Amino acid sequence: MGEEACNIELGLAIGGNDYLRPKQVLKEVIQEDINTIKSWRWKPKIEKYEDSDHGNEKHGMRKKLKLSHDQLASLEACFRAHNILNPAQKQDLARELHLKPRQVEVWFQNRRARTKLKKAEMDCEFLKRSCESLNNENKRLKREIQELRSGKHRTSPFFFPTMISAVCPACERMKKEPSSSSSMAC
DNA sequence: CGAGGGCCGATCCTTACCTCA
DNA sequence: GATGAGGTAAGGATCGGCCCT
Repeated sequence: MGEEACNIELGLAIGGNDYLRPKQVLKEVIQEDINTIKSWRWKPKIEKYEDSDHGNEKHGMRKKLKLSHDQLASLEACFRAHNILNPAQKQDLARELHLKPRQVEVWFQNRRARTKLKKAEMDCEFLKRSCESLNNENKRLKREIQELRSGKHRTSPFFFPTMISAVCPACERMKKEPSSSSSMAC
């Protein structure tokens, strides 16, 4: 990691307000003399730990990579083409993006998982709306039945007694054959 | 049948951003 | 208005289990 990245992490050389000074870094340096702080160079935590693909880093600081815009664009494009990579594709993509194959693999795993989650959320939302709409329709039809039964619409040109007898009094559903056994529940 | 590798779901953890006092 | 604490979302990384070869 270069000096620029270090400065960005510290919040020292900021062009805009894209980055904030991390609290933990601030805590570490708060006791320092201001001159020391100015000359201090942030040592990336990543470099303090063994570079391992699968190592358990629970007892150390877990490194977190921030993928660049270009890397993300390539990964996205590749994901759209095929959301599961074969080993050769993984190797090629990793080499092209200067990432480890494991990182590419993890990115695809997370991408698949989060795509699936997103889809599930959208499906859920759609079903909720459908359910809500059906409930409203159900209420409306029940009201209509009630009104028809109470005779409110006897003067209406849309009133047909056979329609009432076609509705089961028990479950309030339309009977399959309204003409036969009209007084019985289905 | 056991080993190895890949995928998935759950979870951890860092980072960036937002809100509020 | 500036600042710091706390909350939250996003997303990279890890773990354990399952399945397949």
